[in-house]
Amino acid sequence: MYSKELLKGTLSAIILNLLAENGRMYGYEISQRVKELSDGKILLKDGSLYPALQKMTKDGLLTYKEEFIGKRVRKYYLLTTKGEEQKVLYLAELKDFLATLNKLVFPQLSLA
Amino acid sequence: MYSKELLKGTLSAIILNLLAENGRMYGYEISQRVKELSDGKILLKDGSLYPALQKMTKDGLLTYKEEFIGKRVRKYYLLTTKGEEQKVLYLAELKDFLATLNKLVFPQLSLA
DNA sequence: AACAATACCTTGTAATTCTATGTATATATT
DNA sequence: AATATATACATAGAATTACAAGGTATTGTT
Repeated sequence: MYSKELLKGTLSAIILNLLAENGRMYGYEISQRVKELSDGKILLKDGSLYPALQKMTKDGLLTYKEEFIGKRVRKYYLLTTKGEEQKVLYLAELKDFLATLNKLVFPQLSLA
Repeated sequence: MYSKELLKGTLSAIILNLLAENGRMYGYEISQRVKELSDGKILLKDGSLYPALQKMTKDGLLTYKEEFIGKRVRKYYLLTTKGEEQKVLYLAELKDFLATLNKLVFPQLSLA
């Protein structure tokens, strides 16, 4: 597990990207997928994830549809048009930032 | 300029790395160097930098020596032994995190 | 029946960077 | 000489955001 501060600013980009790739996902599914894709190194807590999904919904980046699985309600989240646009912007910014950071901190690894 | 949250968790790694490479630096010099190395994309505000340097000093990672340049006092910061150890740990964690994040968000760019 | 896993939620906390503001000296420009 | 810009430090409070802790309820496993 990484220092939790490292994740800041990247969580929404991760969510946007997962939803863009998978069409629609529910919260628990997102947390499991992140855990799986990161080999257990990024463990999204539900205390982080659900408020983030709600905020992104409030900001117009996501919508959701509730479906009943037996008696249980699942919220499937998907990107809005605005969310798709933001995804492109966020990922571009993140990519640029990661490149800059690599250059700054690991100059010997960053090939021009 | 990047969304300010992105820098979180990386600032101390940047400072530790710069001091490790340059021996000793003063605050203003650090901010200018970061600006220069990042092509103006990371602009450390002094409201961020000086408190960070103070905290890292309090945590035993840095020490400083004051020198007078004319009438002006400069604080030259340098790594302590503990700071050198932390630098290795922080950079390893950061490198691992960046690799994980790349895999998660830019899978098509991350070659196994 | 008991437990773990699934699936959602809320409140308050902690950590960290930033904004705004302040002080003062040194250098460059007009 | 006066003014503006750059240098160099600092602090207080705001904003953001992931987390911890706690809660509810259903489903699957032993």
